[in-house]
Amino acid sequence: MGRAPCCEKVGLKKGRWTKEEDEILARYIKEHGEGSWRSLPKNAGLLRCGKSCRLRWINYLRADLKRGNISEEEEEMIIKLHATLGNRWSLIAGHLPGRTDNEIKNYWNSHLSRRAADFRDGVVVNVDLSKLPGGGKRRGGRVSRGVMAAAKAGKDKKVKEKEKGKGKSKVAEAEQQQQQLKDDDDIAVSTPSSHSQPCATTQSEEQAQASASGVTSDDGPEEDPLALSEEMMSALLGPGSPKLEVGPDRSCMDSDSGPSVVDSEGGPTGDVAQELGDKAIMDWNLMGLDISTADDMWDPLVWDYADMDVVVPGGGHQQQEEVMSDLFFLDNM
DNA sequence: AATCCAGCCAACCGCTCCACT
DNA sequence: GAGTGGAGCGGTTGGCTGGAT
Repeated sequence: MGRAPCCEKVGLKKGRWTKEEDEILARYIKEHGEGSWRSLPKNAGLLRCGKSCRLRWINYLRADLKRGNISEEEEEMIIKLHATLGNRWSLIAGHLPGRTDNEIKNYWNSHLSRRAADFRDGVVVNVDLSKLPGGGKRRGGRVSRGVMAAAKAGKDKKVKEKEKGKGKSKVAEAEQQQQQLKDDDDIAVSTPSSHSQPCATTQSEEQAQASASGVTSDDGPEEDPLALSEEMMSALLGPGSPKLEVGPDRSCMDSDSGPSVVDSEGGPTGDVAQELGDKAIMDWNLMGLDISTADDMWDPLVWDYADMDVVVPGGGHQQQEEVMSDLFFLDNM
């Protein structure tokens, strides 16, 4: 059974907003507040879809929006956040005050993805989360209102405490489930394809989205992906956080133009993980992260390569069991 | 001056999730 | 528990703009 369209399209205006429409919308929201987008156009006297009104307000009319070019600091932040979160633009935007997901998405697509494509010293390590329960299905959607509200209200710490209190995160649990289900070849280690897919985007984006779906699974108390991200972000972006670096032997060349960590069969297999384990030491020190003291926090990010050593700060190696995130090693971005 | 082309960005669209009944 | 509406997310599109030819 198909759903009715979000609004009656007939007679509604599309395309660019006029100054008058902006004024009407801004005035209405100023008087009545945000929300009830579906009924807003009618109440405000706008011949627009509610979704269109919402988008216009969020991306353009909101008072707290930052205008102007993305600064270098913001750009670096976007790069790092994208390396961790993938194409979860709303989450990324949540860490960049005054910037919208749409703006960041556009900026990435127009500026950074191309730079990333030119990048030749990185390597992408992907995990095929599409094979997870529910993996690969998620497109769009949202995190729970409670989560977002908590995040917006700066309640991340509380949520995190809650997480700690109950031990292993739901994400990790989902991954564990997934771990049971998946086969060896679920692990994909890839260089960027020779197509338009740049290093820093890659198929992992889909996977990142799939991973996002795990974050909001519906049993038990909710995890807060944003709160979790805050922890990651503070480690990634906090004072003294180093630039992500790349191992000496890594390559990010197109499959037809240079070395690749994809195996000769052309497909990611368990052998690839073995190969990676042999060739690559993923040095977490490079990210300035103290995994050994933050296992709880890093559950969603730990590795899935049985053969891969993760260098633990302070020396030694740690074998990780799960992978949640694709990793993108950046150099000289 | 005219045309072409690539890049940028605002807006649209389809999908998904959550809350409510 | 199922159905439905509201809302939010990410991917994609299309028009505008500026530079190149």
